Amino acid sequence: MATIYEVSKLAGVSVATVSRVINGSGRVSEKTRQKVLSGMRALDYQPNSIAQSLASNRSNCVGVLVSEVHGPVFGAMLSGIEAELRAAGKLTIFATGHNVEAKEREAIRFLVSRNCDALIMHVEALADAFIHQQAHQGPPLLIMNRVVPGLEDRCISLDNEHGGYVATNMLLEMRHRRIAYISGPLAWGDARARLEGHGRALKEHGLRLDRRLVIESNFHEVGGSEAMAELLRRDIPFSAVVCANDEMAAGAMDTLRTQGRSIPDDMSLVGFDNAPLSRYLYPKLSTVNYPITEMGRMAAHWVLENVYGQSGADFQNIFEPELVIRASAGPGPG
Amino acid sequence: MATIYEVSKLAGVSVATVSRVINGSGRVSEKTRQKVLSGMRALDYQPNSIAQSLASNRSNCVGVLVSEVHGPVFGAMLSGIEAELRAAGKLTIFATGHNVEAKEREAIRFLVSRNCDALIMHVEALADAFIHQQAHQGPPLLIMNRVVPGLEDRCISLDNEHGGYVATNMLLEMRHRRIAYISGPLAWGDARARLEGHGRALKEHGLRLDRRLVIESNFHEVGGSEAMAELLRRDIPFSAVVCANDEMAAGAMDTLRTQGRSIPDDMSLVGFDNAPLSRYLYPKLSTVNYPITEMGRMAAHWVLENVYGQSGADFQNIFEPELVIRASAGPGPG
DNA sequence: GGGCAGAATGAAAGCGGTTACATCTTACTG
DNA sequence: CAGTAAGATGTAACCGCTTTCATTCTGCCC
Repeated sequence: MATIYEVSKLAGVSVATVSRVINGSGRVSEKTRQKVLSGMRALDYQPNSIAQSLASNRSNCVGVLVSEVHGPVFGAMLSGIEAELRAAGKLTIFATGHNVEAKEREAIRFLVSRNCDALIMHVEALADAFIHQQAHQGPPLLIMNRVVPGLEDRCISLDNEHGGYVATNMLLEMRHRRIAYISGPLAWGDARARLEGHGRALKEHGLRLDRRLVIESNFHEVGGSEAMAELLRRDIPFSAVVCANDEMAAGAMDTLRTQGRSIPDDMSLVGFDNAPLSRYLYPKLSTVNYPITEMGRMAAHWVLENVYGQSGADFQNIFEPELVIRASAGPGPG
Repeated sequence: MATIYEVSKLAGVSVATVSRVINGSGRVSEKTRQKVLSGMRALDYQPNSIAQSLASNRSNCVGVLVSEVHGPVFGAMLSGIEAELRAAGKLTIFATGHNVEAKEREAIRFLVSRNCDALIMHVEALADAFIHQQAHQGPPLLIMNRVVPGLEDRCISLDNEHGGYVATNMLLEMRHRRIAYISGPLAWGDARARLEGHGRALKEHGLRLDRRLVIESNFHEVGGSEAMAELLRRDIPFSAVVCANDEMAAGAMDTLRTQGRSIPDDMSLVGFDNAPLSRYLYPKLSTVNYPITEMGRMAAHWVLENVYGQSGADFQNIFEPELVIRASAGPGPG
């Protein structure tokens, strides 16, 4: 690999000048610029990004911390982030935290040790306090899918409350009156907000949330399946169920089918996230879209603008979920 | 951030000695080792990985080139790779090529320009010739899901032929005799091999491949859906279909349902890949497992062993697919 | 033509490590 | 106890680039 030194020799200028044309910094006369450029071409010169990083104290890479790489949400988010960053010549590095606090901390250490210029994280296990600390001592931080008090302007999240609202509202408008709810872990803000939206929709329609029709589950398929079984066991009438994510809806659907209930005739079902699987279920799942790819793009934009000084579009903190109507929900018995 | 220099001063030794204890290289007396270690602890010293890379000419990162980050295959592969590499303190960087030759080339350039110590690629669009060239001039290369002649020992792939064989064989053993096949693009080696396996299974059962029951599609859901429609339109009797991947099977299933055929009573269906979606379809899809996560792990192992000199387990080039029996295939009419 | 401002360029000091080589200690050996 | 080889440590060059500051070059004005 050719070095800047060889280019400078070939072009008959100093390395400083070559550096200037590489970075477009400082002033270089057009004539020397051309000499340097042709020298670079002749040697197929490619700046050594490591050396650039060391000298400029900027790694041109941003770290992304996720729970898992696979799975519907994280892959899509990474995808959005990478697309934007790479278009700007920046590198995306990532690490997985598996939703375990110790691992998430270690992953942050790892990413920071690689000198990333910014950090985007989608984590559940870390406490707000730790995030605050990290925000004050490490590289600029962006938090996905979570609102950390005091760092609101660094959080990109979905209006989960509204999402819960529209899901339930749709069922209500279909004349369902007794609507069950399978929730995610209420320790997590997004799960709580979705449930609150559900409650608000009921209230606006003059109904009260029946605690016996709400089950706190775990966002997983098996959890949804068990929750559904438990709901049926309770023997309280209901004609529709809102699931706080699509995976649980898949589980719930399975249980319903096993018990011989037909969807949507006997029971309407709504999910949340609009994960790929929602299209594969039968009947296809009505759900609430979670624009995670766009949110990833937005995170990348923020970084490009605030860390790398590129001017960008307006920053949007909160994204609005939208209803995706498919076949799993039908008119209620009302 | 503390530097190695500060540590050396605090410990009363030279930077060389500090470097030695960091890397476990050279010989350092236990006494000074302890002095240095405690100095590092006192300053919360973290070596600057960029400086290390520049000085040692080793970036401790490996590049992964995929078509997309999301999607069942790539996410799972990345996941396997990252898990192994990170356990060894190595960084995984990636870029997407979107299955477009120019973009894949550019992505390679990008990854190589970040000085990665090895490159793992899962690409379709690049020609064998280019891969050969890259293998000879760039960092060590590993190729996933593809056998490049002359580079067989650098290719990690599935025994697709055998996969096609077992899928069809299962249907034959269920007494199906007329079996259709929806293939992926035959320009791709894996699609070809799967079809060959299908043919061999038929042959071994004394049957001939009926060309009219084979459709070349595109590995996508819509393609599978259209292919199924076309098969039905041809009005040639058949009681089962093998799809060269699960996505096409999902599409095919959709078409069958639309046309009022019941699965598996009227028609048996087998997919390929064991993608997450196969579990969500109804009825659940019988398919052939593609152990892509393990294959990613194996790739990481190879790199750890051959690039970073760590001793590892045996290298396995070819992985054997296994049948995953679920509900979408039943006894044939025979 | 001398003087001068501003533009263009170069010299050299880092950035924070690694490592070849030189030097100084030890611990044995005979 | 001198001689010596292995072990421990330090010195300094170097990795390939950025950037400050000094220097040189231009063109312009009086």
